[in-house]
Amino acid sequence: MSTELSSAPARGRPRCFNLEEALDRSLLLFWAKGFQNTSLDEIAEAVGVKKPSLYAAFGDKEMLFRKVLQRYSAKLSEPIQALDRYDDVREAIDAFIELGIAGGCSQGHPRGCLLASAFADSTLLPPNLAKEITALVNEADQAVARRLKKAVRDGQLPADFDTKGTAKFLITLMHGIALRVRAGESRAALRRMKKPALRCLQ
Amino acid sequence: MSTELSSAPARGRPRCFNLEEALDRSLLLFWAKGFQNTSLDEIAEAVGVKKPSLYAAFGDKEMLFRKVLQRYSAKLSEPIQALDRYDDVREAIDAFIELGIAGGCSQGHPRGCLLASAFADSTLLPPNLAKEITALVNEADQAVARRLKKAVRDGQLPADFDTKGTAKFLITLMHGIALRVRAGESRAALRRMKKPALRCLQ
DNA sequence: AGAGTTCTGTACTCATTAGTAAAGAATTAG
DNA sequence: CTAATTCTTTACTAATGAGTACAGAACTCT
Repeated sequence: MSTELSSAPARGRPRCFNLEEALDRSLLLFWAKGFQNTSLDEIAEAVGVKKPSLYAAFGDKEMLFRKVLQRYSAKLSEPIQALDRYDDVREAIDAFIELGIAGGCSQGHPRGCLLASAFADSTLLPPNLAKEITALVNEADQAVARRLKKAVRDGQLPADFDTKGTAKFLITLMHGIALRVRAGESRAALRRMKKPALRCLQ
Repeated sequence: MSTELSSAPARGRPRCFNLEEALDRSLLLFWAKGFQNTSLDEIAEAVGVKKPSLYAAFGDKEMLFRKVLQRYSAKLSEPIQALDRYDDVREAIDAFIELGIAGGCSQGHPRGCLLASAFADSTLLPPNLAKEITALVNEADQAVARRLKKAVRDGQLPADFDTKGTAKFLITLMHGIALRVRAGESRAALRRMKKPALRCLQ
């Protein structure tokens, strides 16, 4: 609808900035400071344009954040993708947690998880944003639940295993971990939680 | 230093509001909307005085929030106190989690946990506030660790049990739970996480 | 070249909010 | 009663931030 793909010849004055790049810079700011504490003035400066250009390109602040959230989902999917990279469910969940910790701690972007932070104050955000955030969290729950169900089918977990409850447990734990990552806790300290966490698979 | 205890005869015009009550009302607002999103105008209105009275009584917004945090610690200590109410460590941790969930969901105050929410955006708060919040989180870690150490001494957990790591794991999980509570998840849904969580004790 | 289109920057509006100055009200000490 | 003290209110300041009106710039099409 608005991505650079538009192979249309482009009438009128061409946009002087790249939409994807603008989203990336917005992402870094929203990630670092959250929705409320990031101003469009800041974003405009980071992108190198004036506010009206942003409004023209993205609508309002809420819509911009939405697009940023979508964009973030891609990065976020790394731990989720790892779930399917291992036949053994214990290895899979181990990798899931490990990548979650590592991703939140790595250089080149703010610490923590944009989604977890957004979820933390979703009650303070515009309702539609809150709904979208909740939906993303539910998706994460379900992705983990699917992997656990597969493990039940594979006989790696007992038939009466509570896959939904355990999936929710794991995502919830990751949210808590994301807060600690953001607060500056060391990767080593965070890794110590893996062993107790993994016992949820018996 | 400033509580109502001051049995001094009281010179000058008497304060027309109760400090403790003002802190309680501030607590409810900060709890519901966080530090940044609660304005002193709102608080003043809720307390029934004008802003300068608050400034005179509490200093600035940061100091007020600090006192509110201290006050909140009292309520928060309920799950912590439950830790020592049971001889069996599994019962104790079960009660700890249960009270954490129930406390965050109960009526008469905002959902979730003020401390967990504050911790979530501690990086956005004034540094001294962030330190205080981190300190409170560490205290919680340690309280749980102490209980687990006792369980090791009692022979309820193996000698090589990672009490610190598991304590951190439990508090981290509770933070995640607090976010879900705040977001409106049902008590029943949250309880389903208890079983997987309790497996951390083998 | 001229018309139509689309983007860009300047320069606002309007609302919110942390914090304060200063004058007045209520109380006690002498 | 008077002075000293402490609180309360009115009425600001100064900063910030979301969103917009409008005029001008850059481009395409004919």
